[in-house]
Amino acid sequence: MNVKVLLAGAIHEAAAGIEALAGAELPAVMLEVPPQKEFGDFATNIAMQLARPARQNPRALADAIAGRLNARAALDKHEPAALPWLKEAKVAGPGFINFYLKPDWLYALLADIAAAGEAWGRSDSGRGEKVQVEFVSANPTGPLHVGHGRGAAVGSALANLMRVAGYDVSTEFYINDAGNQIDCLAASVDARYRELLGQQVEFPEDGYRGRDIIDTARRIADQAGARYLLMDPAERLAVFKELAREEKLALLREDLEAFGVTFDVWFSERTLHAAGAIGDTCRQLKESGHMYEQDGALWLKSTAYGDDKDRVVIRDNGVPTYLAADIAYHRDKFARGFDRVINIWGADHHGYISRVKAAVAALGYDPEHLEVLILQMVNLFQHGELVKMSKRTGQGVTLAELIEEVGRDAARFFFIMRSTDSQLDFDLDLAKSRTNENPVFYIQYAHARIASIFRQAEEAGLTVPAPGEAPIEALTEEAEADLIKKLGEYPDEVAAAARERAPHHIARYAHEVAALFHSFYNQCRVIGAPPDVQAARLTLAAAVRDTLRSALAILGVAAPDKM
RNA sequence: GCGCCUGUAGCUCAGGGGAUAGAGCAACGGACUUCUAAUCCGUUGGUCGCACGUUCGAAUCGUGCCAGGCGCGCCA
Repeated sequence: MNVKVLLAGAIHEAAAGIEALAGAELPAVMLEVPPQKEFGDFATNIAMQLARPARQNPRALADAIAGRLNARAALDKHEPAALPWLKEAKVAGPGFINFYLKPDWLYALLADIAAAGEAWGRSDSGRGEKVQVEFVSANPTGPLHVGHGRGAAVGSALANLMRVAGYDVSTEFYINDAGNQIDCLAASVDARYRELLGQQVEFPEDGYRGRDIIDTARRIADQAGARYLLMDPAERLAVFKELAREEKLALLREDLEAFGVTFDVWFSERTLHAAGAIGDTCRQLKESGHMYEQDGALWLKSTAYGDDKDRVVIRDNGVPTYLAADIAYHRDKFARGFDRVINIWGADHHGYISRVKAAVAALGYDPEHLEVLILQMVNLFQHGELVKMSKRTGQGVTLAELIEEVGRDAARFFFIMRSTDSQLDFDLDLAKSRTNENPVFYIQYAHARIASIFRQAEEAGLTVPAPGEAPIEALTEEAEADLIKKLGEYPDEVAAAARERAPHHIARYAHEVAALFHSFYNQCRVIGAPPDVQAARLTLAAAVRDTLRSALAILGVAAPDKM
């Protein structure tokens, strides 16, 4: 049974029975956990919402609705209309109806949670919607930096979250392995290679000057010596392009895996060019009147769908722009049958949204089905000062360096814990600290404490009751009730966070669960309590452990048994 | 100039039409012969950037202004 659903239904029936509302359309019943405990277990604002259509003041309306519900609560529990779990409905404030439930509902709730185990929180709220989440998609021209780190952490957490909430999620990395940047990579490696072999070279103006390029060139030189100097320069560049692409891609994959991030699909931009998808897409859009030629170039008429200006897709030199490939890519995404496509981009790309949405609309797809989640910028702070450059490389701090510095769990948690709309001030000292000020360790510590309880229970030969067999009525402390209530919110929390594409809610939620657990732990002994209380608390502890594991798994943060 | 994001406690941020605006850190005072003190309990701390409007009700919605970040290529 789900008390919340039953209660919402009963409220709806009660409101529908009010004379002044006869025939009126009732809004969906909003049930929330009130901000303060004195306001009961749940509250609804329905009377305030109905005040206008009913032409009555909200408190009078609330009294009428609460009266009907209290009458049903007073019925013998065998009556069909009885609400046996309801203790009282009270009107408060400007017209809220607060519901106070009998303790039984918490016991039933804990039994549900215990029975679900680590599956607690799963729901079908996403209804199996086929969703693609594309993120990171960094150019394979160098190492990932901290900005990519936020994308990687948030993207993977969002995918995990949506899976738990019942979406059918596929994650994807778009490899920008065509066009200028990759040519530039090849030219940079080429220059470094020739340098290493003693040639006087002019380094390409827009070349990549990172150390990693020299490393790549050195590996080639170590392996092949001067052999490539004999080759035709264009041919050599082509070979270096392949070598560098493979190496950079492997490094990206390695960095991401070390960060707990994997992708279902690695999609190469090149394949779009090779398979003629770009040409096909342009032809299609020209025929449908969404593209036109002017000044020797081919343009997308994106202004027809709200963009500021039309955009070039094929330059006057015949080379497609990045947008051309992106249009073909999005056509491919939707052709693969995704109901919804989510792109996670850095704030520096937000200006690109309107043209891609326009392209999606021009292709005949609903632009609403393309969601672009913008991540604001990341600033690193150390000793209270902004860290601009990496000391080691003189460039932006790489993700690998960050992981080495603060650890994978702290890095992931810190990236995820803020709203994507907010800039992220990443405090390196805080992330590194192994003290109570660090929220990651605080949560992990709660999990480790529970694991420790179970270790000791086992040593003491205590049997942990099977779900459904624990005497959970033995739980009478307020700290226990608070914990059960909080655990009970988890499925809604997951569903809402997924719907809002807001994984930071899960970070916050996990922290709240940990806080209530630590409080409980300091107040209530588990091992050594009277047998039925001990058994019931073991059941509760297991429920907390499983919920924390689930939440941490969404975040991609480890749930250690020992710390 | 235009567009997007942000402005809430000393600091970092939640909350995004409803009740007395929350959390962590910092500051201050307490709790370890007991399952990990990486913990807990308590206290202090707010003109929700400013103004006007919409509403029974605004931190939340609208408009204007101020401040910060990011964009505004036949770059990606």
